[in-house]
Amino acid sequence: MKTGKISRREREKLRQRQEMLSAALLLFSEKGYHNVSVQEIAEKAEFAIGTIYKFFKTKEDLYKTLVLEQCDGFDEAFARAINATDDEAEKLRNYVRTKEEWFHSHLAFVRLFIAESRGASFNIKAGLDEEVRSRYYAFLERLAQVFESGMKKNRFKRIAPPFSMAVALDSAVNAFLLLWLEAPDVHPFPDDPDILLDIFFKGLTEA
Amino acid sequence: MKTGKISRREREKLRQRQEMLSAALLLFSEKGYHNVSVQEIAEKAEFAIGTIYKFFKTKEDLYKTLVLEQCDGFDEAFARAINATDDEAEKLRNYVRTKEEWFHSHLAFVRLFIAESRGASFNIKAGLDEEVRSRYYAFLERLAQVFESGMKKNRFKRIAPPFSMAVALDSAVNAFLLLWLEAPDVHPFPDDPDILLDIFFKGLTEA
Amino acid sequence: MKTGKISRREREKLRQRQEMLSAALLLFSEKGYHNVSVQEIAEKAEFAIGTIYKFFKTKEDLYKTLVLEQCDGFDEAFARAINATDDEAEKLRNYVRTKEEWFHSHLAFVRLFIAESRGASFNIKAGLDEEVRSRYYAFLERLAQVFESGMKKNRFKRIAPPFSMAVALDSAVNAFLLLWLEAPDVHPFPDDPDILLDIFFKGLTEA
Amino acid sequence: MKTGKISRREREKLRQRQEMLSAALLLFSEKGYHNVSVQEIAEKAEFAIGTIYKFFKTKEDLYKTLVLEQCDGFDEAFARAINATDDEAEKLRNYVRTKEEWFHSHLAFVRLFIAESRGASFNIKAGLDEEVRSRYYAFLERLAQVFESGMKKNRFKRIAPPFSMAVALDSAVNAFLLLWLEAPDVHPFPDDPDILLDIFFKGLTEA
DNA sequence: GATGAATGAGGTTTCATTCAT
DNA sequence: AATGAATGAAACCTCATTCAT
Repeated sequence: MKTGKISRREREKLRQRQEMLSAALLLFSEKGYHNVSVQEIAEKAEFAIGTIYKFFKTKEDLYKTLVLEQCDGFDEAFARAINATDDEAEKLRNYVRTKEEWFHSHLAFVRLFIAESRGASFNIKAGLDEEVRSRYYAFLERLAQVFESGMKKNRFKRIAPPFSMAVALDSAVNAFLLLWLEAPDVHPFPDDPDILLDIFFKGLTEA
Repeated sequence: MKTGKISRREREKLRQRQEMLSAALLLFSEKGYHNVSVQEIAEKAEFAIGTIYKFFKTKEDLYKTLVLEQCDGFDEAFARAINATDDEAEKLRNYVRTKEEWFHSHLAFVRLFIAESRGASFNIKAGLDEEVRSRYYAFLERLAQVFESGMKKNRFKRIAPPFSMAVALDSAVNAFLLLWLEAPDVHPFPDDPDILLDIFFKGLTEA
Repeated sequence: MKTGKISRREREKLRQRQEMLSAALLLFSEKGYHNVSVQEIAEKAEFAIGTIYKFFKTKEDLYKTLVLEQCDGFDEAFARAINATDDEAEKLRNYVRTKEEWFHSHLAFVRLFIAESRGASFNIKAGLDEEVRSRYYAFLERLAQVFESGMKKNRFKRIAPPFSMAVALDSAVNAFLLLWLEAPDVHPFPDDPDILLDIFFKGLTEA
Repeated sequence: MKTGKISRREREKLRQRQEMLSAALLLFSEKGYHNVSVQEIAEKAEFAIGTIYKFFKTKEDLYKTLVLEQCDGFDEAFARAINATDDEAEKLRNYVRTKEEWFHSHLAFVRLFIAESRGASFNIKAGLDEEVRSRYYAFLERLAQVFESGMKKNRFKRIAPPFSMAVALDSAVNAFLLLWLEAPDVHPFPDDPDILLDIFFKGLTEA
């Protein structure tokens, strides 16, 4: 059957593509974009250089594809986490748990993502920066809406604008995950998301 | 007088060194480490390439020196902010103000610092990473001590370990400063540090 | 019938071959040998690369075949022009007319031919050069014989060796055709071949 | 003296530049632009690749510089030839002699020039083409003025427009020189320019 | 027989570093 | 002491050709 054949070929293509992206991800996350040569990626992925260039127009294109595909994955996971419940506090707990799980299972990418979303982006030329940044803002907005919704229902106090709360929470979660990433033993990530959320839920001073 | 002559020479040397570092900082912050050539730095600093190499062993050495010197500057400013008062809440306010001022007056460096302290450090080879990271931990520890001290005096509630509070606060401050950096009009940094600190001082849920 | 089948197949083959050569001619004449990839030719001719290589051993082989086939075409047209009459002056007029017509109808090839016959042949590796060059000499000899014959019959003065006359005439005709090719409006090719031939027929100085 | 030093250095630079251009000219004329690598040029000129690129921005830049410098040389020689006398016939003789001498002493370049001025220019990207072509037209115009002037003084018959005469003469001279270039023994270039000019001076048919 | 995915040598160009002046 | 010309390794990318399907 013809469709079968085509499908097999296309599956094979996809597999190859994934192998290239995986090899690249590992290398990029270990050494950084500029310290990895396409030659190296080709060797790790066990393809010839030319084959890499059949799949990706330039080294930059390969990199961008890599980053954006991983972003897609995170966005999906986040959406599932947020939509799994109607309770805002629970949404936030899900978000913390999801982010943690995602970090654990995408360690290699996390370093790249942090670099990208955090201003190290001048490493790569403009295009990606813009795209990743705008995706990150979109993510923050969605997180802010959880706060907004909770405030509207008077489940949360309106101690700061929802967007600010989202920024503060996400940056803190990132920071804790990075600490854990760097020294899992010294800085274990709390099993119970509330331990982290309490920093925001419970006031430091106000009785 | 001999010492005078030597001293003048050394002062002159220091001035040259600073000019090289300044030129490098501007270029690195604009284009990133890998997109700046030593040639370019030499031209901007108005020295010959060879002269640059008299002061710094390699391009990397120049970069590391640059980063660590700026870190020194920040550490000093932070120490002054913390020591200016005995009141822990006021110490935190001073810290926020100082960090903001420092961001504003060291914009060029901030991008590099963020990149370095946030995991983008793989851009440069190992050494610096380690050093900057350990300085950052030292800084976090000092910030944590402010929380610790406040908790001991019962001025702060013990909602989370002091170190965690420091991590959460600093990452949030960084995040807000970055937002401001990227879009000053959309995300102005609050004049009053309390507006930001309230996120931590006042609880979101607990009455 | 077997021969029929084979013949049909062979006709089909020839057609495919022509399509490849046509596509290649267009591309080569537009962009030059080195700026056209076999991939491109295959796409334009709507064949797979492998099929191209079934017909031609290398890219160079394809190119040479292309050039020599077009040369054949010109040689035939030239022979017809020369043999159409016994009058030497008329033979020359026919040659001019034929060359003009051939230029017009083989524009794409003309640029290649000019390049080849004029010393640009180092663009391609040795072999072709030799072949085209010797064909060109053969052509010049045939043209020279027209002069020779005309001189023998005292229809032409013997102002220069017949071969020299042939060289001068053909190079001038080429030059005018090139001028026309580059700027048809500024340098129209004369409708009447005598206008051009007069340069050779009528002396510039001798009363 | 300072100027002396600078002058020496600059002389040295010029010498190096000339060596690069000479090496490139030889290689290009032997193998064609596309069959010569910058590596090869560097080796022949006995410089490192990087040094070549200090003098010329790209391979193409090197090529264009090479061609245009040689054109300058020819233009000067031609101007001298034309201005050396007031007699139009003598001007033409001088032109033929000069062109011959120039061919002999610039053999390597001649092949490139012919290629460039004759339509093989698609080998190199647009820019040079245009420039060389327009210089060639300028040259033809100057040659045409010799005919024009001779016709005005009734030293020449007006058998064709001056520009056409210039085109015919120059292309014929080129053709003869090329013949000589390809096979000096079979096609010696006439010592006396009149032998060639007679083709144009004396009519083939008109008594 | 036809296909086109895969190959990898080889092209151009950059740039950190050295060292003779 | 200061210079900056010279170096050449190594980067990215293309494309003629092969060969398994």
